[in-house]
Amino acid sequence: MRKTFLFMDTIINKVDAKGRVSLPSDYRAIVKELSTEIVCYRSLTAPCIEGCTEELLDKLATDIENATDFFSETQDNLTNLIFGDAKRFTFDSTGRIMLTEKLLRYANITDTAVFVGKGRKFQIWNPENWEKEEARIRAEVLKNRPTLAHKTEAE
Amino acid sequence: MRKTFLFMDTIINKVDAKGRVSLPSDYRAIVKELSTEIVCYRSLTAPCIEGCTEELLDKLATDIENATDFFSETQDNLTNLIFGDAKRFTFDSTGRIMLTEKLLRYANITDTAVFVGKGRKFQIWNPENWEKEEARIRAEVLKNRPTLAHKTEAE
DNA sequence: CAAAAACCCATGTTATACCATAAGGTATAG
DNA sequence: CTATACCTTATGGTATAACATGGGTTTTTG
Repeated sequence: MRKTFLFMDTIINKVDAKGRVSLPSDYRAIVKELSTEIVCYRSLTAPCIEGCTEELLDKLATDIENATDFFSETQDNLTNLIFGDAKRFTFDSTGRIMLTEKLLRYANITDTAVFVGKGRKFQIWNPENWEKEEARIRAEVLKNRPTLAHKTEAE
Repeated sequence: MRKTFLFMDTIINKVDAKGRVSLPSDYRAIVKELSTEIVCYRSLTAPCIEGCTEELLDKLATDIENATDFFSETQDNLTNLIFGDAKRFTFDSTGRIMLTEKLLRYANITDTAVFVGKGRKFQIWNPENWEKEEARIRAEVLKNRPTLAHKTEAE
């Protein structure tokens, strides 16, 4: 029995004409162990698809309920944006999910997809876009070291 | 057996001459698993129909009882507004519900309806109105990032 | 009796479950 | 140390089931 469940690594898979793509086997193992499902949506901050477990999204729903009022505009806006865009993806017996036109178009993915682990979440990128993005991130981190040590005082 | 039940995704369905519209199959699955019913009412904040499980509405009733006084005007107003408008909708063998004139008119829906998942709730929109609303929300959220991280201190 | 609502059936489309194959990696036996 | 058998994973193709939607019929209701 595992204690930790993290989406990791960078995996390149083919996307067929129907939009089917194999979910990396490590990711599938997590889904199985947690007996949950994969949920994907358009990233709010980058031109890529983002995914996580339904479990995590359920926790988010609860957090939003607790943090904002039932009738608040914030709650309305957030839930519309997040859950309106998210979609459950179950994988078939061979481990594939079928991405939708909307998601593929948004991330500009045609025949190849790059899965990038992000811990509790993961992202799916167009290969060229990911290459550029990774270079950008590395450069930025080198220039301006992140400070995890003082995270409690962080703004 | 699922652990989480979230209304998600954005689905466009036809409304026929009788006012019948297919409830998205994912939504139906939730209703079945929870052995509850769908309840719809006019949104308090937007020109759309809002729906949820009868279960959630029951929880809301409890919340209102706890948050307001039995004889208070607030409780009176809230309960009148919500439960006076809400109505149960059962779906037929093919998964369709029959929306009422009142609801359709309020949301300005004629022949096409857009279901928008909101987690524990969902909304039903006129397609053009939803398109505008989504754009508005995206702009607003991007401009002013929500801060769930510090939710415990949130106003 | 008239209008509406619930029920039933039919159809085209789409997604999903399943099968087969290929490719890569690992362990075991020669 | 190498070759072979086995296992896992990725990928392509296909058949089946599920779904949305249109139309009609019966039952309920006012």
